[in-house]
Amino acid sequence: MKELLLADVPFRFDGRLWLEGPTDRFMGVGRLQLLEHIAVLGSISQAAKAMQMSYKRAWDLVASMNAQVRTPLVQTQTGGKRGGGASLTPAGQQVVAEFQALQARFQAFLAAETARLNG
Amino acid sequence: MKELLLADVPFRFDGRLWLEGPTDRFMGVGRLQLLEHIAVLGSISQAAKAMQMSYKRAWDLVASMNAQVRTPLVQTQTGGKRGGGASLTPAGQQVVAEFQALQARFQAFLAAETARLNG
DNA sequence: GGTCGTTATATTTGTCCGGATATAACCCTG
DNA sequence: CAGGGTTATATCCGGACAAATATAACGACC
Repeated sequence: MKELLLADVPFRFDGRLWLEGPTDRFMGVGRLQLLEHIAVLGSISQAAKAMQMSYKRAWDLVASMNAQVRTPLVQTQTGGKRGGGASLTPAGQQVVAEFQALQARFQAFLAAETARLNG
Repeated sequence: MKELLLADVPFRFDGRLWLEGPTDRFMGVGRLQLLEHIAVLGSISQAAKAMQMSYKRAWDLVASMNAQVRTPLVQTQTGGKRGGGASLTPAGQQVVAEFQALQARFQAFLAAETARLNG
């Protein structure tokens, strides 16, 4: 590509990758961030607020993920201390760790391609 | 990941990558396919029909791509033989070739990650 | 037992993108 | 000079998806 074809302003590669289940999506960047926030904040509603995401959407995503695995990624508690809460199960923590690593490898791929583009 | 966490049905990786310009997207899989169809069929409307894409959308995409480069990727002719037509410029052919190669490398990356997932 | 913040869920509202539609301009061909 | 198929462009309309809203249930804690 390069100078001949494109404008002076640099073009940037970008991309997304995700894990697709049999029915709907299982894991992606948005879902990953949601899990990370839940792990830190201990609540679906707090996580949603921190991401300026509607609670409904956040809850739907959690339900979707939990429905696709044997052991849920997020366990919830209604009522009780502080009114309730949510936290990651060991399975959830493992999924987060693995997908974070995958994202890192993908970023490296993207960086390599960007270098090839500009080189 | 693997057997412990996920259902029996295999999950599969999927992803997209694209080239982002300063204002809007410059190149992606959809735009690539559109260019390929234009190259073969010699017409924007024919290409759109072959992809079951509305002519409006196809034309918008072509205009977007042409607006972001010095020399257009697609040259068009209104009126004339067969009422007009469209074809790829050398610049357009080069972009198609390069992005096809990129897509191939990306598919390889995806395959490697899928192997790691199932391995 | 009242309070509180959360999960859980349904329903309504709103917004945005794409498709459909319409029409003009173009120019080779017969 | 009329016809035909395409590019070029504006406008209207609907459906999908997200957000907002509403409400019930829950259970520890004071």
